[in-house]
Amino acid sequence: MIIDSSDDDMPLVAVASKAKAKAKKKVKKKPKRESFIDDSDSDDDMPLARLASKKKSKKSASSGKKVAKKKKKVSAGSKRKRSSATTKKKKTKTAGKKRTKKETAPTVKIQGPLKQLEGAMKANKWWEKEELPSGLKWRTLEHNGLMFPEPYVPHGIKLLYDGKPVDLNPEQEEVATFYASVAPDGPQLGNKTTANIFNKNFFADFKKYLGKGHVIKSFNKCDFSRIRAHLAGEREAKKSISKEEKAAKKAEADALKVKYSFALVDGELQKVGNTMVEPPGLFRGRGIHPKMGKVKLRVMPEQITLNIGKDAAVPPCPVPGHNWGEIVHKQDVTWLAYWNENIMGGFKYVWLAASSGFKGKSDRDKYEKARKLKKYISKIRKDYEKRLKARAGADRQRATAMWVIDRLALRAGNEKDDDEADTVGCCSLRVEHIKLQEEGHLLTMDFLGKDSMRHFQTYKLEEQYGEIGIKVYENFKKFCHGKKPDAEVFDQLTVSDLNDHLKSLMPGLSAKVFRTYNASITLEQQLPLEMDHATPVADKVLAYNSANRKVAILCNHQRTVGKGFQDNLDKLKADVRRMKKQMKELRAMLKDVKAGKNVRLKPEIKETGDKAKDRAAKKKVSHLFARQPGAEAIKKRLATWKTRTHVMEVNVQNKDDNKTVALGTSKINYMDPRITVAWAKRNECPIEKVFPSALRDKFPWAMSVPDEYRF
DNA sequence: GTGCCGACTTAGCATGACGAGC
DNA sequence: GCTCGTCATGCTAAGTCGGCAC
Repeated sequence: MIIDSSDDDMPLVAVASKAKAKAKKKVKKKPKRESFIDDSDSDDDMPLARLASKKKSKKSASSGKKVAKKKKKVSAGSKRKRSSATTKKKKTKTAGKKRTKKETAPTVKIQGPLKQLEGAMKANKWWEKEELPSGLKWRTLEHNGLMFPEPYVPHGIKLLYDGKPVDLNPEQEEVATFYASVAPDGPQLGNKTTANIFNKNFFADFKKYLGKGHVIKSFNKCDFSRIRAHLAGEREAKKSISKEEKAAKKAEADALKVKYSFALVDGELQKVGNTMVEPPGLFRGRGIHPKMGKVKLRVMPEQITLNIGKDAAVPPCPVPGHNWGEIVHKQDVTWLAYWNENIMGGFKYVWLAASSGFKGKSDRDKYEKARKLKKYISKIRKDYEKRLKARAGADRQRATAMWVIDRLALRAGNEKDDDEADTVGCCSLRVEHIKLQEEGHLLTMDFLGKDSMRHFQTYKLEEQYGEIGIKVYENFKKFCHGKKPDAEVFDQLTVSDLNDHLKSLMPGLSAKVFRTYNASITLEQQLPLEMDHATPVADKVLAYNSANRKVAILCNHQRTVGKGFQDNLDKLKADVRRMKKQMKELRAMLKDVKAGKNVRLKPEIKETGDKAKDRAAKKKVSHLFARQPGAEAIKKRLATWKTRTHVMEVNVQNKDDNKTVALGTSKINYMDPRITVAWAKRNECPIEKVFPSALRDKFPWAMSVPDEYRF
């Protein structure tokens, strides 16, 4: 057992190195053992609440203080109503008092094993270590396999067929329940075209479960409403359970998960990305996917191949009476397990998490390759600009496609099969996706890209790109001339041809590198180099988001606007208007007070019982005073209002600008994180304002970059 | 040369956690 | 302590691309 309960009080770094040392020792001395995170006698299988209490008892003295402190806080709260001034005094006194280590310790949240191990994992600075020989991804690999979803438990709620209840066996009922769990107004059933495909595919599969001669013959006579209502009831019941129950359930789930959440790679603890096999259900392909609605089958352990070190113990299969399909020791890959899925006939893998060394190294390499492209880019541009006029059609097509990928940031666009959604990228563009307008040499692209997201843009080729733009326009005209709408624009070019050529210009170059390069260079160019140090943090974040947004627009990263979005935005805008009006009144009040006049006092708001109404009424007079104020008090309030209004205005603008643009995708995948870190350091912008914790964990290798770093 | 396989990255959406405001 | 809205995370679909077999 590598990590046991005796490590509880050890600093996390020490836990990690102890784990590492033990791992090495074990691998050498006793290669075969049960499990590297053994849950047999450790705290791992103990509910977190119990674990916490165990820890608490160890620190009973300090815990006692914590409870006492909490009680004190509560009583202080009740006193506040009577005398806020006294409470304030007490507060200041406590704040001013120097706290000892012992006193502060109880306020630290007790971490469950999951968090503890995550902390230990962060101690691994892979980027400071020697790299493995090319092609070798790991030397030793240990993990505990993966979890399986719970078997189906029948609910017995009847499906109605032609108005009459029908008996279904558990397997049939499960499939019917898959259908009932699909939202009627969601992306699959909420649209007539997709609903038709979805229902047709579902029913074809459902019939296979029903078998020949079953009473259910037509989809239109099936009524899933009772099962749907049952599921809604279950959701409600889940929502209404107490906070304690919820916490206990989560703790239980976490305790179970912790065993599968970590792997030991070359003796280092690493987080696993997906710990559970995908549950069965109905395939929810995006856009108009020909296979949407088909039944995604339950995956059994026999279908799983585990990848694990030769000397590592094979983890026991968690499903009683079953066993793993195959055990392999492939050191040239980074996956821990895979299985075949039945919809597209592809593979599903278990990988390490984004914060792992595997992913981190690969990320760093990706950005380094994009940086390398910066050195080659002028040579590459010269190459394709020259070839835009090439005699050979294939050459000219390749040059035009390179221009599109470089300047318009389109994806490569591999060919797709008929059983996939009809989406395209550069090389698979069809004549029907292109519109040309002679005046101004306008090029309009209108097609569905990855995830069936619409790419709809008009490019002013002459205005934006001059002579080269005109040449590109002429080429598109030529490539589309005389072709049918469904013909390919670049009919003499494949993604392979394109990438082969790119490799001849720069080692390792492929089409996707241009997106990383352009996203990173755009971010760097759009960010203000140095900002005035007095600039409020909110403004710095706004500047960052504005640059991020330009990148997201370039890459066509979209998101759908939520249902209540516009209403919320309108409310916020109304709030800003109210604050401005109140500031105007405060200025007038200041004038009056200086002239010795009395001002309007805060009226008493009678509660109507309508919370929203009462809240609005209170907000309306929130700037007023309970007693006649002095000039200083008004000035102070004016200053507060000014700051608050500014922050609100910045927020509103930010929200409005970002409503249809997904900023996260480019942050996670395209923009070199070192640009962000260096900018944040230069401009004293707290990194957590632009990189949430998941990104800080994903890019630990980028965090120590000097502030003068340039992409 | 072509098509397919396998391994990996990139992507949006649903859901749950969290915190602000009252 | 409650409600509501936002944000972070998990999930899994959908891309890219190198390599291999034929």
